[in-house]
Amino acid sequence: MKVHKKNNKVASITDVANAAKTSISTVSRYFNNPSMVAPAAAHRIARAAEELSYVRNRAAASTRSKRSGTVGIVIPTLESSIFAEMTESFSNRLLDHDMTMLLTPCLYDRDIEARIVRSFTEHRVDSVVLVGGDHNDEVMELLDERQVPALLVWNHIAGHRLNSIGVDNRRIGRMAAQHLVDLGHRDIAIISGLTDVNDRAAGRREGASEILASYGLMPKPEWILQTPYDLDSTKSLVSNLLLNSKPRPTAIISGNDIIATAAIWAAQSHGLSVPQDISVIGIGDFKGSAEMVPALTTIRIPARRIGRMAADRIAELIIGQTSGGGVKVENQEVEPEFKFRHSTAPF
Amino acid sequence: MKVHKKNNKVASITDVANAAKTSISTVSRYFNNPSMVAPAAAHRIARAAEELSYVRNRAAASTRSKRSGTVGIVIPTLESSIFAEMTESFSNRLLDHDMTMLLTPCLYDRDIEARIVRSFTEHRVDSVVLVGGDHNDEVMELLDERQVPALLVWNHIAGHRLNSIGVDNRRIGRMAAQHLVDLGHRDIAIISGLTDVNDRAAGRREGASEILASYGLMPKPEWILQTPYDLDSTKSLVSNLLLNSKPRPTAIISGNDIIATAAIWAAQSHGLSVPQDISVIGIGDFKGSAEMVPALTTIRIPARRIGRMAADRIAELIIGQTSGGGVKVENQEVEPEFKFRHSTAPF
DNA sequence: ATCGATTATGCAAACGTTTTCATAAATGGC
DNA sequence: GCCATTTATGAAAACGTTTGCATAATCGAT
Repeated sequence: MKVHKKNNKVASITDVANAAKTSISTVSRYFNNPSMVAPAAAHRIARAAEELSYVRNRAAASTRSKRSGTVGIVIPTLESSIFAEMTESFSNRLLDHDMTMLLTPCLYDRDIEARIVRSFTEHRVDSVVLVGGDHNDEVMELLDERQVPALLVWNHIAGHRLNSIGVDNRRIGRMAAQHLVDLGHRDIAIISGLTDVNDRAAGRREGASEILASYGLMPKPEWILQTPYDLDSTKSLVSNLLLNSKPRPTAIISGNDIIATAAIWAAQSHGLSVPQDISVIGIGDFKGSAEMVPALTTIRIPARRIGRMAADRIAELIIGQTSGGGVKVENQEVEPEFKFRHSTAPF
Repeated sequence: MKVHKKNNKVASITDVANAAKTSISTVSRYFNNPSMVAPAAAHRIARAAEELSYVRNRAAASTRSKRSGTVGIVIPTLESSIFAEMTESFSNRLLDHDMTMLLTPCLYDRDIEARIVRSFTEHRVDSVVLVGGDHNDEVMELLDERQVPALLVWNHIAGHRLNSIGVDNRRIGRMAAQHLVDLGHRDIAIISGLTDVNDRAAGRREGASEILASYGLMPKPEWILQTPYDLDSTKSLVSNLLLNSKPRPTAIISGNDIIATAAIWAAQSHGLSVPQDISVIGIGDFKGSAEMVPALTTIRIPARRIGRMAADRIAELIIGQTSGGGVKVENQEVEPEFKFRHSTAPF
C-alpha cells in the first residue's frame, strides 16, 4: 500500500496522519508525548513518518505551544578561548535538553547586544543568556515585558534581579594580588582589560588594587594600564612598560590569561626570563596556559562548568515558566581555583 | 486615544492593526516591504507598534513564508581559535543580511553532526553550513530531500555537488614541506591531525608526503604521527619523539598551529631552542601565532575571509532558491598565504 | 471631466502545528 | 456480564503570520 503525499512538497503532519490512517492529533502526540499513544498506532505512525521522511516543524509548533526549543546567547567574542569553552559546553548540555542554541557575538558593544536580543525575541527564543551584568536598558525592558527567562553568566552578581551564575571578580583580583605580595613583590603593575566596557575587568582591577593599597603597595598611575584583550596590542603595551620604566616592576597582575601571555612574550622578546626577571600572573586558565613555557600561574575560572550549569538552569527556568510555577531568582557563585605554576616566583 | 491589546498577552500583528486602524495585511507589508505602504498608514503603524511594544514573530511568519531567517552551522569545535574566528566573522556578516545563526559544535563526530543537522531542519533553517567534505549519508540525503541550500566551508572541493568555499589542503601540505626542503632539511617529521575523522588533516599530510617523497626524503614510519588537536597530548607526543629518536628530526611539519605550538613548547621544555636546534612549521596562522616567541612560520588560512564569503554566499543561495531561479553550484578556492617567521631556519 | 493605469488596501485562505473537549474503546472489580 | 473507570482517539479551534486576489483610491494624460 503506497500512500502519496501532496506532490513534491515536503511531508507535513497531515500527510503522516493520512498514511498512518489516524488523525493529526495522534501523530502530534506520538512525537511530543509518546506514552499517550497505543503501540499499534505508534507503530503505524513511525512507519509512515519514516516512509515520507517526515521532519517535524518546530517553528510551526511554536506558534501554538509557545515553546520554540531554542535559546539565544550573546557573548562578547568567540575569540577568547574561555568564552568558546563556556559556549561549547553550554551547547553540548543544551542538546541533552533537546534545545538548540542561537549564538551571536556582540564584540563588547552593548548596542549591538541590544539589537541581537531584539532579534532573538523575534525568533521567540525560550530563554536568553547574557555575559556579565552590564546591559542596555532596552535589553532589560524587552526581557521584562515579554517575560523571557534570562540568565546572566560569568559574573556572580549578588542580589541581581536576573538569575546569575559566575565568579566574583573582585575576589579573583584580590587572590591574584595577594599571591604576588606573598611572594615578596613590592613593585607590581596592573594591566587590566577595558574597564568601561567590561564589568569583569573592572571588578578584577578593583580587587587587586584593594589588596595592594592595603599593603601600601598601590602602583603609580603609569603602572595601572588598560588594554583590549588582544595579544598584539598588549604585547607592545607591555614592551613599552618594560623598556621605559626604571626600576622595572618585578611582577605583573594581568586582567586575564591573554594579557598574561602577551606580557610573557613581550618580556621574552626583550631577553628577560619569566619568572627569574619578572613574575606574571593571569586570570582565567585558558587553553594552553598550563602547557606554555613557562606554565602560567593563574586563577582558574571553570568555564566548562559554568556552561553546563547555565544549560541546566535554563532548562529549569523554562519548565518553571511553562508550568506557571515561576522559579525563584538565584545568584549562584562558582569558585575560582588558584593554579600556582611557573610564571611567578619569590622576589 | 488609548487602544487596549487583549489583556496581558504579548501584542500580535492583529493588535497593531487594530490600534493603527488598518488591516493586518498592511501591517505585515509595513514590516516586510515598507515601500508598499502609504506614508500616513506607515506612520500610524509605527506608532501603534511602538506603543504596544510589538515584536514580530518570525517563527509564525515562517510557516507561511517558508523563510525563517536562520541558518544553521555545525563546526567541529569552538576551541580551535581558527574556527572561532571563522564563525565570528560569519555571524557578523550574517547580521547584515538580517539572519541569525544557529550554531552547534559536533566535536569531530559525524553522527553527532547528523543529529544536529536533523535538528536544524526541524527548526526550518533556511540554509546549512558544514565544515569539510566528509559527512554522513543521512546528512546528504536530508539536505537533498528537503532542498536545503548547503555550503561546505574550509575545504576547496573541486567538483563537489554541494557549494564549497575553502582552501586546497594538499596544496598547503606541499607548501609546508617544500619550505623545509628548501631550507636544507632532510630529516623531517610529520605530525598531523587525526586523518580518519578529518579530511583536512588527511589532505595536508598527503600533500606533505608527496613533496618529501619526490625528494626521496620520505620520513620513516615512526616520524609520521597523528594526534588530536590538543596542546596537552601533542606536547607529550612530541616530547617522546624528541627524546627517543636519534638522530632527532631537524624539522617538523605540523598539521596545524596548535600542533606546531605544542611542538615548540615540547622542544623548549627539554632545553632545545627553536629554530636553532629544530625548525617547526604550522598551518593556519591562528591567533597568537605571530606574537609567540619565536613567532611561528606557518601557512595562513584566511578564516575571517572564509566566514564573510560564506555568509554572502548563503544569502545568494537563499534568494536564488526563493526566486525559484536556482543558483549554480560553485566551488571556490581561497588562497593560503605563506608566513615566513622565526620558527624555521636553514639547516 | 474621462479613462486607463497605477498604487494602496482589505479579505480570506493558507501554513503546520498543539491543545481542549467530547466521545469511543478497553479494562477491571464485583 | 455490568457499571465505573481509565485510556486512546478525533474534530475543530487556535496560534501569528504571509500572500493571492479583488477592489477602492489616486493619479496623469488627454
